[in-house]
Amino acid sequence: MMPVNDTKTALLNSAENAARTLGIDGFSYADLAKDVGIRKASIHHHFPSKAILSTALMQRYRQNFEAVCAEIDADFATGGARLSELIDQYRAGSNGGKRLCLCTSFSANRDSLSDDVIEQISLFRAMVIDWATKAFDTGRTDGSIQGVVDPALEASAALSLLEGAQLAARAAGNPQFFEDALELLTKRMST
Amino acid sequence: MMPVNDTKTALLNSAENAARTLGIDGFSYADLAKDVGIRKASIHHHFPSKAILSTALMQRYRQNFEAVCAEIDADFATGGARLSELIDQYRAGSNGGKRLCLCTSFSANRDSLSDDVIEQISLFRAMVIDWATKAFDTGRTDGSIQGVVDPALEASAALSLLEGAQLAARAAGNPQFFEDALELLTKRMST
DNA sequence: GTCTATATTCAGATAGAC
DNA sequence: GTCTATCTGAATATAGAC
Repeated sequence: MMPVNDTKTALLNSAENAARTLGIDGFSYADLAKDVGIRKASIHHHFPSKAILSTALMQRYRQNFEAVCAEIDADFATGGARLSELIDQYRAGSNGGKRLCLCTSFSANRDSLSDDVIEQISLFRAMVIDWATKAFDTGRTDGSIQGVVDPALEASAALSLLEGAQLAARAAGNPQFFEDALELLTKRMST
Repeated sequence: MMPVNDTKTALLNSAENAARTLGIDGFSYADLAKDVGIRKASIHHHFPSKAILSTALMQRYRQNFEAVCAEIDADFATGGARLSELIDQYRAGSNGGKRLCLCTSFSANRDSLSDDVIEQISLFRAMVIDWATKAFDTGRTDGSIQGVVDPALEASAALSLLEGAQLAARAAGNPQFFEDALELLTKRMST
């Protein structure tokens, strides 16, 4: 990753990692300040409240992920290859059982979130399910995914499976839980 | 549910519901005290620390769930019927998108948990996966579940799917997310 | 076993100087 | 934009009377 001399971006990067590792309530402005190297009062200049920070985090995360999905479409032609890339994204995001997808992490602490973040979470899931539905549909047509009957239901199931697998791996601190949960789905894909 | 005149049990019931609805950090001893009708200092007599309370919660939850699984085995003969009952358990536990399985909820806030609770979580997942593996194996033999090749991998995937589906439904406050995610799996079962 | 009272710590947030 | 200093509230936890 590029070195960051933009304080706001540095704060977002630090906060995203903390949120995905510890949860939104698992880090404080004091932690953030120490990590970025400024005083905690200064953070309020960039993000007046933690609710605003959370919304900015989720918004950036969603946009980045949308860009990743578009890039996958550009780089891979078959549905099976695309879905395999999505699984790889979640595998990498899991970081050996130490992190969660930001959407999963936020979903788990729904009570301490503003309505704005809830809305961002819904947009994220809708976006991923929509993208995956198309990938499953493509995979059914080109024969690169076995046994696809209903692409939309496959997409819903795949997203829940990915999120649940990250959660199980993180709880145990063991990436093998992710691999076990994903193996059957992975086996249905060819490139 | 029976009326409770045992303070310790009343505390466990209130805490379990709060933990599954709001997360372990989403409620305080003050909330618990108000709900049960005693002062918060009194709670420390029964559960000296929140870590101890969390461990007791997870232990009781695991034992109860183990008993439920045993009862399912006694009441239903086929693998398909047994798995369908497990899905119903998670559907009911989701409570229309308002709650999570305690294991899922705790997994999401792993950082604020003691090692004892982490251990209990592992035991819970191992127990459910073991039970579901046998159910898938039975379903493969008796023909009540379609397309079973590897019962253990099916069990791992099913648990992650169930937990992820609860999480998605809760994030949106909409039980339909659970139904969408589980529909393909459910369709594979006959009784 | 439950109470009142209090200790301690830490969170998010604000005021105002530089 | 960043700082020091401070406010306010809430959390877990303890001491000791009843």
